[in-house]
Amino acid sequence: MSKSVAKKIQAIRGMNDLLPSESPRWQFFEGIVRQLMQRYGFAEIRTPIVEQTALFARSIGEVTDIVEKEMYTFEDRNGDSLTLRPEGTASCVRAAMENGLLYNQTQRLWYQGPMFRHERPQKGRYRQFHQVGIEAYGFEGPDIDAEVILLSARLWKELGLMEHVTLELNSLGSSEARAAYRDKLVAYFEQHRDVLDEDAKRRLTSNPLRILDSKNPAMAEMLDGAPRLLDNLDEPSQAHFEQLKAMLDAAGIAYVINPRLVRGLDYYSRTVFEWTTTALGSQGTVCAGGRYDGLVEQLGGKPTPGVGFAMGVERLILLLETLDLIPDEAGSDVYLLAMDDTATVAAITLAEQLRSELPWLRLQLHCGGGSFKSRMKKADKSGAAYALLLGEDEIAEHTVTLKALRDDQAQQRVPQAMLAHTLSERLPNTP
RNA sequence: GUGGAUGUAGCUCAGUGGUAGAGCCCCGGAUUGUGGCUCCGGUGGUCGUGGGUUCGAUCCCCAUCAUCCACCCCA
Repeated sequence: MSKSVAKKIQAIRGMNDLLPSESPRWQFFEGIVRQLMQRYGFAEIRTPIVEQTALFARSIGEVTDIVEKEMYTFEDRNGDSLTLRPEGTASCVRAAMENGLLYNQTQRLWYQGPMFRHERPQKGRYRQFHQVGIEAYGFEGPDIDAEVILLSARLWKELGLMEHVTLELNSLGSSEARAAYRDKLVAYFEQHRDVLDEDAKRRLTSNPLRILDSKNPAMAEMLDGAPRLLDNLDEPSQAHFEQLKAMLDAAGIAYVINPRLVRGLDYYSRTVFEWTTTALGSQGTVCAGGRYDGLVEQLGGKPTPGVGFAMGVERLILLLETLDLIPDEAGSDVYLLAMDDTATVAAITLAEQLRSELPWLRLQLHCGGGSFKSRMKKADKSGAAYALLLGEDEIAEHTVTLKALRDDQAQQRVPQAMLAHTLSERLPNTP
């Protein structure tokens, strides 16, 4: 009998088990989401978790942090470079193109699933995390931008989060206008090179717009004086943005214009937005998205406008937990127990009979033996509203003892033939 | 990737240079067929892991892993 010296195998850093105590929260959230998507006419799409590396490199942008240092990339057995998806949009566009969903038509799609980024884990930031996202293809005007934002707003309302989140809004303009603005911005930064920090200097050539996003207080004053993207929009983007704002105003959705809002992925154009909260510490972005009119073409398709967002499920559930907004539900309606082992067969038979008669019933059958007392304890722990007790006497007279566990109703012997009827009357969630 | 804090029972945490304790949980009993409250008893720890200092380390030192916080990044 030697002690095991094998090294304990642990889960990968930043990748978490979802335990039975937490899964009801996820199911609560996912249920509301699924319903909402249907109500807004979005259809679910599921794509593989692994894609060719080039898909992400080309769509997200070669010089973004995600592509530069956060992707889980590995070689397939045949030498192909594959990557665990770091986000959902690229896969979605690829799948839509590949299956002809973009040919001469519009699409409203949503997806849900795990994403992978090799970042330093922290609360609200994990290496495997989950997103729910939507993507709409083929819509040119700002109405779909509004629709997408309104869908997210309704989700916050239904979850009770509306007072805890803020909508930040910006427009990046067309890619041409952005390029022109970029030159202007670089020129401005060059004049203030002495104020730029290391990171900013590096980005001057790679991604100067991201410098605007910096929280370095030493650069705050200089950034305040920088030319503003919103003042340099092209005419059509300007109009698009104004119309979107008017639509949101009409719908009663409050927003804050944030001229520094740039987003970390290169494919965005025109509308960008973020829903943020102050209740989660430094991981405050709970949902983010925007328009990516050039992406489909960039990936080899016909020019097709797109808008979408992605939200972080872990962060939202964390937020709901923090604010105590998740209703707790009992696991079972009824706990059926044989009083001793001689009654087990009768208990199994009765349980199956009830499950056939009442398909909605959540019935847990006691397994694992033990004293009568311990069986009763298990019944109590199960959270069930009622215990059904089956012993020698009940079997002899074809009854079962029905005992309320959560209130003072007197217990009674019910004929087995009447049991389904009685339970239907007693349990509140009867259809 | 950078800086900092923490790691003792399933959970929340005490504790000491001489190899450990509480509460909760779990199991059993007080109650031959009645849970929850109370009382009694019990199981359970190579003190994150690996080195080092020491007669002796859970405690001191180093490394490593994990979690948390900030930066960074982003969902």
